[in-house]
Amino acid sequence: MLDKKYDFKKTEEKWHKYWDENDIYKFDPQDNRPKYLIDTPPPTISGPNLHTGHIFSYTHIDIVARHKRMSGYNVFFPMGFDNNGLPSGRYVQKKYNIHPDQSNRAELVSKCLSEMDNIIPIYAELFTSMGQSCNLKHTYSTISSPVQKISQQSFIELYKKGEVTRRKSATLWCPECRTAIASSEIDTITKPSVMNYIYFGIKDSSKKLEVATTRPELLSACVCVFVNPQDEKHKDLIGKTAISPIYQKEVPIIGNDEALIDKGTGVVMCCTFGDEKDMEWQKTYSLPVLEAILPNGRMSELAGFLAGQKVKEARTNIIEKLKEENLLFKQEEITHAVATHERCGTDIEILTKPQWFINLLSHKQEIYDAGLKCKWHPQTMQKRFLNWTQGLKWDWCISRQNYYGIPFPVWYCKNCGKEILADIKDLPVDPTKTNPNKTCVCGCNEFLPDQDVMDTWQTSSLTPQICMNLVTQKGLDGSHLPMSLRPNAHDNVRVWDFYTIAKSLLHFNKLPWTDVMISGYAVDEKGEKISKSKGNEKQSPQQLVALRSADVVRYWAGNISMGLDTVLAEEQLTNGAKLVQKIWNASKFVISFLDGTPNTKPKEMEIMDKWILNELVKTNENFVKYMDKYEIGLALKEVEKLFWNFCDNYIEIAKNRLYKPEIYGESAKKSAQYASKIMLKALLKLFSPYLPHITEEIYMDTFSQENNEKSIHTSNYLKLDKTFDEKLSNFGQTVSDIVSNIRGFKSQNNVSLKTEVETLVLCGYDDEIKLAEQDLKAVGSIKTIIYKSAKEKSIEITLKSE
RNA sequence: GGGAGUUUAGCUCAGUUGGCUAGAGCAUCUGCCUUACAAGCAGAGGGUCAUAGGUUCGAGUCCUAUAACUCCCACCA
Repeated sequence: MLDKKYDFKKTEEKWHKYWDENDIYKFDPQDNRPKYLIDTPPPTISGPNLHTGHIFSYTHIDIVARHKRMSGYNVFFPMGFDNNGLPSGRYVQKKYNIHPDQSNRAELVSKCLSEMDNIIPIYAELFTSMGQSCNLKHTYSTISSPVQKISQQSFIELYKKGEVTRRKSATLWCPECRTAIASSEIDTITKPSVMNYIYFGIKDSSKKLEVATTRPELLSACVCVFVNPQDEKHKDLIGKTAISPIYQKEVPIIGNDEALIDKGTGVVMCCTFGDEKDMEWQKTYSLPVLEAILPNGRMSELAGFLAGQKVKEARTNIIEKLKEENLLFKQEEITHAVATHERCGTDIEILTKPQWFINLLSHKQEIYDAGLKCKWHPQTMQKRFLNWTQGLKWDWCISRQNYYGIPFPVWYCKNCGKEILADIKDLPVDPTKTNPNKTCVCGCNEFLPDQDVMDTWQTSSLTPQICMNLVTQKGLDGSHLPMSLRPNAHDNVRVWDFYTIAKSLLHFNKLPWTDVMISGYAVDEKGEKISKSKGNEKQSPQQLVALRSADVVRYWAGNISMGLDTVLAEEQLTNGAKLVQKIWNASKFVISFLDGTPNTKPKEMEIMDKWILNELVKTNENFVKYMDKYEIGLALKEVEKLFWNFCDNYIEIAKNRLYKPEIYGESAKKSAQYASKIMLKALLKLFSPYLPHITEEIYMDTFSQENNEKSIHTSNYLKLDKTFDEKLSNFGQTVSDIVSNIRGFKSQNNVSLKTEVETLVLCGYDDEIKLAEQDLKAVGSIKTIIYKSAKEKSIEITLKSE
């Protein structure tokens, strides 16, 4: 028997312990049911705190996992932690006061690993308290040895395939972090700037050439000037030579359609490299490559008097100098878009340094096609992916000049410079700590280690292999691909999803997964993403769960439209709390009449009992339909609708037969007992992916003995062999409407609902309505029902006079 | 500039391949202690479905245009 009040604290803790001790959610690879494999996103470890966004999206995944488990799948729901990135490195560096330096890489890695012993329990505790059914006993961290091994192996195999190469080419560079970065790490920000109109000279002419530029500090790297061949004002200059101000360098004047006549002065100066357009032009015209900016963000010797100055400083100074020499004739304040590093906000420069690149541009079409083949939920997210893929302009630069991360398993021969790769059997290696166990083909025995580390996505893009390795120990293996599901938020479509698809194609020529589920953000009342840095979180997720219960928070997280942002509102949490309480109360009622319930369907069933079971069939159909589309919120609404219908209409009707078999008959009671039991069982199961604790509590208390089940969560949904009967459904609706009419009448007359109705006259109803006469009389406290034929339906109610 | 999304009741949002009088919860108002539940129950009011056209027997839903807000991409002369 259930207690009068539902104590969520006691109950939730009890089941967490039970689920853990009994390995309820264990994935058994030998189990031969169809597998459902989830490529869970490992949360980034940037400190010991989690935020509400975590529990929001991870609950979506858990709801899907639980649903698939109860639909007969063998569900693989792993968990990992991403600590192979700058945020983790910075956190540990700060905490242990380790100087960021190449030589401290190993120390930092080992501290990061040991720090996981402090942090994983905090994350695990929150996930556990939320009722997450992922495996928290056996997790991975992305900086750990097995993962380093997989990541380095991926690098070596792609190298062997010729898909990764080291080349000195233009690279997006953050002067602040002093590392190369990938285009996905760029934020384009609109900033105020100044357009400077300056004079170039023209060789063998006294005329001046007016050029507009926002980056005068790059003048020393100016390699040519473009004008439009259609430009009446300038076309005659094509083929002549311009002379740059201050530096007095001679550069060719070239005609190019892309130089727009009405933009700026119509004359473009091309430098190496002011922007991506400059890069393109450098390639097209084989222009010389000049380096005006050094990796430390300061000007090079090339810049002459500006050498050693920072870019912005240099800009100010060269403008002064141009003014002094009367070479600057106009300045205009403008706003323009600037590429900045998303992590530090620093303006990006384009430099030429040797870097490792994974080929993407040559595989653009394959990646695009893979994006088409994946099922995206919601569907519209596919366009984001395709849009990004189509606009791709860079190969993937995977080397980072950072001190923390997974090193490249590469040395360079001191003599001939040849790249020497580690043997796969020796992985993971840190080339700064060990030497290759071979000699170079040139006979040289001395090597220089590669000093860089790999981009964190080079590793994260391998999570389908990394998480399966927890079970199979097969390392970089693709035999389980495609997995079933990649869940993540929409910000990761062009990053993590993109790189994972690319990697999976390069290695295995397979899709990494068949379906992608994209969650929105948890946002505050103003619509802003809830995050630590914004400080708009009213309470920690731990506090939220302690205060409102895991089931209630899960209800909030599950009651969504997939892909849309959701406001964290008190009101939604209150609704969840009311639902939980109502489930408890309704269950208490049904369970109190369980004794003597027939095990099999009685031959004679009352029509309203048949009706509610028929409604269940419809709900079940819709539930599955929405779940198949990963619309967990719409599926939940279907269940809720049925549940309230069950409580407000069905129970009110059935309770009379349950309480008073001496009046309504024993078989009418049995019929109600059977129907309400099936309904409760089915509803608990349908609610259980969302509200795993209260449903487990009731189910285990009431139904588990029947089939000797260990948990509602390892049971299957009820199989309903019936098909939906629309006529029966309409009949029930008609009865509900009559009941509603009577209630309304009493309400308007300010009398209690139990007030007796002397006569109820039903005009124009089908004869069939008489089948429900007994239930109608009971629920409405009606003495006599009179049936009249009429063209239109109407109802007359006469209350009993005093 | 390109792409995507959103716009439905005071608020937060559902509304599937076009189909009965456009729904839910909250809020508001009225009534009711009814052998599960007063943190409850019953009932009522509240909408020109952003705007303007169009297709159709029929449009919240499809088409065209416009507006506002949000996101992604591009935009550094």
